[in-house]
Amino acid sequence: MSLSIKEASERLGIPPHTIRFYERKGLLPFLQRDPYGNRIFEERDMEWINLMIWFRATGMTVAELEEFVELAVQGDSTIPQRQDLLEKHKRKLQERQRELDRAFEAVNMKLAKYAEIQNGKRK
Amino acid sequence: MSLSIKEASERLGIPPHTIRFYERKGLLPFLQRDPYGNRIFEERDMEWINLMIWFRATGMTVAELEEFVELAVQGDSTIPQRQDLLEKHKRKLQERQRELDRAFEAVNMKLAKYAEIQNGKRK
DNA sequence: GTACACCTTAAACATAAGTTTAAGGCAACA
DNA sequence: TGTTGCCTTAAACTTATGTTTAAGGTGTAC
Repeated sequence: MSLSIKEASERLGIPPHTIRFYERKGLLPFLQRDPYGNRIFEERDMEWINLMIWFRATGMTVAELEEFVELAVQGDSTIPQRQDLLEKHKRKLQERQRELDRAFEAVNMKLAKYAEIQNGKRK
Repeated sequence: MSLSIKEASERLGIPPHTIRFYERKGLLPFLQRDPYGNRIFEERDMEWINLMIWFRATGMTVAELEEFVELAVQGDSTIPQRQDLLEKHKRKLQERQRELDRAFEAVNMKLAKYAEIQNGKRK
């Protein structure tokens, strides 16, 4: 039960060209071709691509994902390194969270200032 | 007590070209020039640019800032619109926060899966 | 046998927010 | 007079993540 790129793209929710782009970037090293050169998508490919999409959604860059993929193709022995990568990514997410908190504070301060001006006017 | 672009850039912590870039984008509508065409930075300009930098740091795009500036040059009467802009921005920050939370969950799940594999191996 | 839908690749384009380069002007200093 | 150092503008370049376009191949349906 293998899919064409179009069917795969529909099931994954991303355009065919994005799949090709990911392949060119080295994120999809398992993709096979049929005798005409067309890509064939098996179930395990679909799961892999979904994982890539999922990681992208967490803010991992394509370059970081490529590192990850390179480790993954070497088998389970590289799981510790992959854990490291994920931990590093997690720390980056934490930093983003702190930045976001500071941004909230800044916006709220400015809003408070505006509210003050508006109150002053109403006096 | 007015500053050159270099002095201003040093005090603001951003390169001169970024200041020029912001001016071209319409973020600095008050900048005056000396007889040679050189930009002059007064204290109130410095405060204004700092506000722009501050807003950028909260994730506002330059385009959004331009909207904001256009309102600001029209005076205090546009404060309600500026409040709206900030509220809209705040909602965007909230959305980013939710995304970040989901990203954390995803990364933690993957890490848990790895831990499981490693434990299985140790048995 | 000829449209049609689908596939391929390579390359150009898009967007954001700068950064870097190129070409030239003015002023002070030795 | 010439060398710095700073200033100006315009335009090209950078990075990331795709998207769009161009040019061409293949199989199926009529």
